[in-house]
Amino acid sequence: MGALVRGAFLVNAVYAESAREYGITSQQGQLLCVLMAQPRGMSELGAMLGLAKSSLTGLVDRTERNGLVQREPDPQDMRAVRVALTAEGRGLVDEFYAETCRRVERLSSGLSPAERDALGGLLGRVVLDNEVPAVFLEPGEGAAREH
Amino acid sequence: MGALVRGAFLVNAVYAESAREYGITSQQGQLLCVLMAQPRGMSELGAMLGLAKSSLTGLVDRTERNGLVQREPDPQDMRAVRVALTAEGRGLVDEFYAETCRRVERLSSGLSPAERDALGGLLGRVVLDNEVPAVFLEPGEGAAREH
DNA sequence: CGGCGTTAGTTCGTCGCGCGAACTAAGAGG
DNA sequence: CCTCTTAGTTCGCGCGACGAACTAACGCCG
Repeated sequence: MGALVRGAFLVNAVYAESAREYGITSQQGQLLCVLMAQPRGMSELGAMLGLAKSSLTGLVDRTERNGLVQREPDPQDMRAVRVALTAEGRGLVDEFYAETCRRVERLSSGLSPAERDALGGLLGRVVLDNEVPAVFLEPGEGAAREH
Repeated sequence: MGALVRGAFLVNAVYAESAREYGITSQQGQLLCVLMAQPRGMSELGAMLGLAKSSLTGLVDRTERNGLVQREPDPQDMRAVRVALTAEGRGLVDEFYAETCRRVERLSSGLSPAERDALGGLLGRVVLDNEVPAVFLEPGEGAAREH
């Protein structure tokens, strides 16, 4: 039990520190990671990140102010907005994502490849079993299954 | 990799939700958990939780306002303070801790006992391997944290 | 003893984050 | 049309984290 909780805090600390070094907060990091695949509407982002829409406005505001994302009008719906990475945001998130993966991977460097596979498999099942409520995608999303 | 990060977010979400239901924030929950074993000084808490001392003042202020901890003068050192659980705080943290463990345990209910042991063992080793910097205790004991 | 650097905590101002409630504006549907 | 719903924003609140500046007690060295 303790190991699960402690592991969570450990990974979180690594994630947060990595973000800090790239000049963003971990929330902004998550936003950028979600946008890696494609632009999204505000409501959609709120659902994916588990945030109220009013929280989203502020998060996107700050990230936009940093030049990493931009709001684009949705041609299909005049009141909707598509949030997309800027060129700068794309460059940053690519690096941030890779670097964070590297660091998390490094956490398990004390394990043999077989052990690492076992850990990934078990954890993957735990995540899948509990993904019932809100799917909250992290760095990858698509990179979920295997590598 | 993804599994590690997603697992971390999952456990975190469970922890935060449990805290919320007990009327505290997850930071206050961590503070209370650290104080379960014994009272601590402010600086000591700062080191354990990885917070600047000015952050600690506020956190203890708010938790004290909620009646869960209290500042006691340190008989040995007139400028120091010992932060201790109140009776109310003790009751709450005992329940919060048990309930949170229960919930985290429930996350792995899809695993066989043997698999759960394996997961715990692997994760335990990962945590131990990375406990280099500051130990910051969670519900139970220690976890790691950077810088 | 007296002076002085160290350590423990607090205060202050700033920023990020998350929320609900109230609001505007644009689709959708009878 | 007129209404209902949906998409987002605004506003005000409180929590959380930080660094810089400050106060007060400690301790040491001469």
